[in-house]
Amino acid sequence: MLDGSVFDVAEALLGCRIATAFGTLRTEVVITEVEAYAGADDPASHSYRGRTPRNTAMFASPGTLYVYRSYGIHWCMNVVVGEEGLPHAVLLRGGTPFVGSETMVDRRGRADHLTDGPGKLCQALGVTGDHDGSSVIDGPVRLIPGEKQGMIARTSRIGISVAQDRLWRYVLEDGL
DNA sequence: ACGAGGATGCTCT
DNA sequence: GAGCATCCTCGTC
Repeated sequence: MLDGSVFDVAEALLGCRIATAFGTLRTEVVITEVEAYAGADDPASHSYRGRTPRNTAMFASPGTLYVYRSYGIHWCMNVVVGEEGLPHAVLLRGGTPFVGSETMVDRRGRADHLTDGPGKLCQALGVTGDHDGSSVIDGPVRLIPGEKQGMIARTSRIGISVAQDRLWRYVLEDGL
């Protein structure tokens, strides 16, 4: 599933879940918002100019987690996609709390806006740079396949200043 | 609901 | 030394 094109995989990840379990604290989120980053073909990608110390995990096998620090403060996570050595990845931007929302409230320090942004998502799930390079198949941060329900909207990606014409953000419109 | 502005520190030029 | 794949708070409407 993770070895397809980054665009197909981005769409397929909607409705799947991300789960963590640290000690007795278990949290799980249904993925509802993602962005595709297409490596050397994508000026907005961290791997556009090739390999660096930071983006090394992007060059590993599909299913590897790429976690980076954003604006000096937050962590953001991607799932590496496509054949090994091709630095394509899907940024997980948001979701819906599914398991352990009390733990998420605790980690976030507030009761609202738990997982509606890439930095918030990582904070709520307890994902940090320690998890960079781990596997979402058998590592501490797991991807659980799921079926999406609802319509998919496509928009340009958030927070970037280049390649705005590419509609590589995918959002699951929830009819709730 | 929405927008402006500041915090913050790593990464690469 | 500039530029961020962001978030929060505090203004307005």
